[in-house]
Amino acid sequence: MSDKTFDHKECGSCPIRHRAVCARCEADELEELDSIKYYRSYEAGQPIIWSGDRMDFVASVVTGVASLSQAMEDGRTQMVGLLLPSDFLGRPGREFAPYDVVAVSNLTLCCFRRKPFEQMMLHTPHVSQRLLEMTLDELDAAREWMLILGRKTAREKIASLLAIIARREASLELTMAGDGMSFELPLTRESMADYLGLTLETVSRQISALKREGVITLEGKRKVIIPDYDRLQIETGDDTDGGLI
Amino acid sequence: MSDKTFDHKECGSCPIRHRAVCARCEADELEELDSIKYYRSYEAGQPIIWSGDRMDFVASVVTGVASLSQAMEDGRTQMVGLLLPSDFLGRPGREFAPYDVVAVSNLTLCCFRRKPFEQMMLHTPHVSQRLLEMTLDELDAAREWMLILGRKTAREKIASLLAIIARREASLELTMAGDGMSFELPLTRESMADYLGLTLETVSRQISALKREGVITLEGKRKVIIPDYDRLQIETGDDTDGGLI
DNA sequence: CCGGTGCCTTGACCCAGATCAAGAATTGCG
DNA sequence: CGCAATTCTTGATCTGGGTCAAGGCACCGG
Repeated sequence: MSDKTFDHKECGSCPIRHRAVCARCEADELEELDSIKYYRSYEAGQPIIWSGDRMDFVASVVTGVASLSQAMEDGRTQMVGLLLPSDFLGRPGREFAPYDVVAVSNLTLCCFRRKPFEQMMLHTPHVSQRLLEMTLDELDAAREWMLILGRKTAREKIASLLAIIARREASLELTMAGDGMSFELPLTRESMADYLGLTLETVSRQISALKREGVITLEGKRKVIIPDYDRLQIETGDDTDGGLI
Repeated sequence: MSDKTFDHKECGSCPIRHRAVCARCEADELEELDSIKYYRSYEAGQPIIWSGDRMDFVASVVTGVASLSQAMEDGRTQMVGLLLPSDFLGRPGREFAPYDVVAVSNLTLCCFRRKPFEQMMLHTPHVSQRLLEMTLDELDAAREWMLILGRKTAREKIASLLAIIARREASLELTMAGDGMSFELPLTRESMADYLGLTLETVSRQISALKREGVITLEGKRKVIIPDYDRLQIETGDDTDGGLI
């Protein structure tokens, strides 16, 4: 999404300082992390890791979006994770990657060498506590996603995805005016299909339908405007309470 | 599955002592846990918690099977977690349950009062380290499940579920002879359908088809015999490597 | 200016799995 | 023992979304 390079490579000015795995670290702990960290950038569409590759690092997403996905031999693909800024990539103690990781947009990672990071986890509860919290959140997200995959119709799936992205945008940037929030879709039709367990044709048809019926408005192919969030929420099939945040 | 009551209520003789959240605890830590724990039993089919209920405890499954599921207002239901012995129920720091929890078979929980458990986590890294490990494993399982829900055919879904259960049985009890493993299905056709995002009719038909073709054998409706695990594995659509454990 | 390449849309047709419906098998209880 | 109540199986039919195919649109490099 944002192409602006992140060049202030010290934690103090890091945009994800207070949400990432290092959120709870004190100055001395940050210093220790600093000594094992390095940055890497990827362009939109580039692969980061293939399933089965050795992984000698773990990382935080600083800017951009990455996807985790699983592929079957015959080519069927299911996205199983979407990593946004501050999300964590990799698993301490794991040597080989179980998923394909791809940069969906231009991406910057803050990487930590795995071995020293694992060492640090043993004596730095602030890191492992925060990682536990983040992992529990991801598990909740995965479970919400399972309901979408297993039981929702194509239309509900699309509406759910748009609502999820809209909510995240709203919680980060404050693009949200009382009426009408809008955002740039970070995903292609094909990635949305992989996310939702659909084909790209079905994604396209359902987006057209939602547009035709005025649930959303498009500006170009990627910019989405939600004139009435509650209306969209109804289309997701979820409880109507809204449940903000 | 097993109805035998668990009556030796001290950790030393606990059947899940070395796999549960307390696996890494020392004697003194066990003692602390002991002071905040109590057992509860449920009969097969009984609800344990409804989504939205206040939860004043977290727990380990000692014996039996429980399910986590999400329901939509119109009745569609998706199972999002299956808790087996040693699995952990609840989330430290969370006051209200986000899922319905049901005892699938007769069930015994080792419950910990939530507040003191949270306190303990702050100064007992052994507990939080183990919980992190378990949560990461659950996240991996959820992601494997997402591939099943999003991209597999009904037949592949059934084969995958049977393979998952067979593998777990094999890793616990050693019912596995070189040729032919067998187990009692802990789930009804309807629960399997909720697990896999299918209808119970489709589950029944696909099980019949696998039986007709000799991939599995049934003894009654619940006892399943797998004469050739590799054959079953092929039907799952996954890589043929097998990947034991 | 033109052809190429991604990405997206739309139409026509088809099929896996849902839905509707009717029993069969098993269990439990008065 | 008979008669519910569950749970499961099987058949007939319908349909949402997949598949196949044909363009449209925007951007790029030559």
